[in-house]
Amino acid sequence: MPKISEAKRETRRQQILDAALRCFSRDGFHSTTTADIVRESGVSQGTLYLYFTTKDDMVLALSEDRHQREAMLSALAQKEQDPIKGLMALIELHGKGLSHDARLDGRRVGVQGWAEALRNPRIHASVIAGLAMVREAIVRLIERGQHTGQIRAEIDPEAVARTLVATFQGLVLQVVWGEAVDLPACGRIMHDMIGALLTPAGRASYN
Amino acid sequence: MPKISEAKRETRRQQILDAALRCFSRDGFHSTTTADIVRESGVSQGTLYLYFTTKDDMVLALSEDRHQREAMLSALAQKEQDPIKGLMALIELHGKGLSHDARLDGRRVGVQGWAEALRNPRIHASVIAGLAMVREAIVRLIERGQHTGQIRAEIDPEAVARTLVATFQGLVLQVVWGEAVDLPACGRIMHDMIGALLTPAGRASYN
DNA sequence: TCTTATAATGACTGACTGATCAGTTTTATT
DNA sequence: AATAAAACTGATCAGTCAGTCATTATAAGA
Repeated sequence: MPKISEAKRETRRQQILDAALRCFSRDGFHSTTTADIVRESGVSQGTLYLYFTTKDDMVLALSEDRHQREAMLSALAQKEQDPIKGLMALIELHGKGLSHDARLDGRRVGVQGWAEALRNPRIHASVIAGLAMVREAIVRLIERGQHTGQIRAEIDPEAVARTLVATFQGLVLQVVWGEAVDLPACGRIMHDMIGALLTPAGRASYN
Repeated sequence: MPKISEAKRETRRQQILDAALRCFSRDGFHSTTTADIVRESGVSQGTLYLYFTTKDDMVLALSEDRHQREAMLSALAQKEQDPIKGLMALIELHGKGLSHDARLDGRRVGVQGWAEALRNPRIHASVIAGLAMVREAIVRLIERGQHTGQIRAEIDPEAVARTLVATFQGLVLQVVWGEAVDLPACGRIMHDMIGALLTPAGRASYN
């Protein structure tokens, strides 16, 4: 039975997804035709639909890939013993990821997805899940910090998490628009700002 | 000559734009057909093109409207004598604007515009101009605060402005996605965080 | 009332698109 | 080498859309 190997199948799938990513990044989701993806990937029109049941599925697959990568960042930050250091690491890692030019295509498609999430329930679910993951990672760090007495007890962890995630998201927007964002400087500001949430003991430990 | 009055013409234009806003908010820019706008506005297919040369022009017009409204917010914040109070007012005003359900349609279309800005130069220019306006308003406030000795001199005003704008943008995203964002709580966090940028003198004056 | 310049209409079109499927090629096994 | 099951192809289709234009309606001045 000439079923191609799982590896071969995965390669084909990636070949299509890579092409789709480039197309979506360049032309946007709606202005990318399946013919474009055919041209860019080198596979035929029909093959597209052997690997994805619809064009939407391709964006969704790209979205999942992205969230998997973000999950790694969050897990990495959790590893840090000191929760404050973990928070700082998260900021650092996100900044690093954003300055990396090679990942810009993915970011651009990500932003397309943010808009698409407004009307496509499956993409909405995917975006919200990714958001929740990062948010919960931050909440855990904050709560740990409150437990150790490094972070002020009256701080609302949920609100901090939402605010920090919002900042990350906004910076992504500005970067993909080609703005000259001084990411290290913004990182320092966020660093300073988080200082405001700490107890005197917490401040002593992280400076 | 039955040239209609300027007022009548403006009314018609708004009638079309209002309909377009509802359609774009509901279905997204690309999935909204001119037929949809015709149905929603009550004018004919042809009339659309007497007021706008292309569908893109309608988004652009909506974008301009939005920025005009945001310019008012920024101007309002500048009026404040104390620059720290001005900053806080800006946060407050943006939070208020976001909680207002009536403006949600506009926000949703705004997010569509953020994605569209990636590939449409005119929308890009419009978005960047709106961004720059708010950013510069914040920079001015920070610089005034540094001048009065309320804000630490070593703070980079540009970086603060970018970071704050980013946070606003991210909160917009989360709100339009229907997330249960506790905006007052987030406002308090931002309030606290800005405290980290102040001199002891500055902190004394704003609490 | 009549004229005329402009506003409004809506049926129409040509270009394009996502998806399909009958036929062809490839590949592992016998 | 023969076989058959699965992978792949690309021409094709049914449907859709932004924008046009010949025609009709309207309003203001003569």
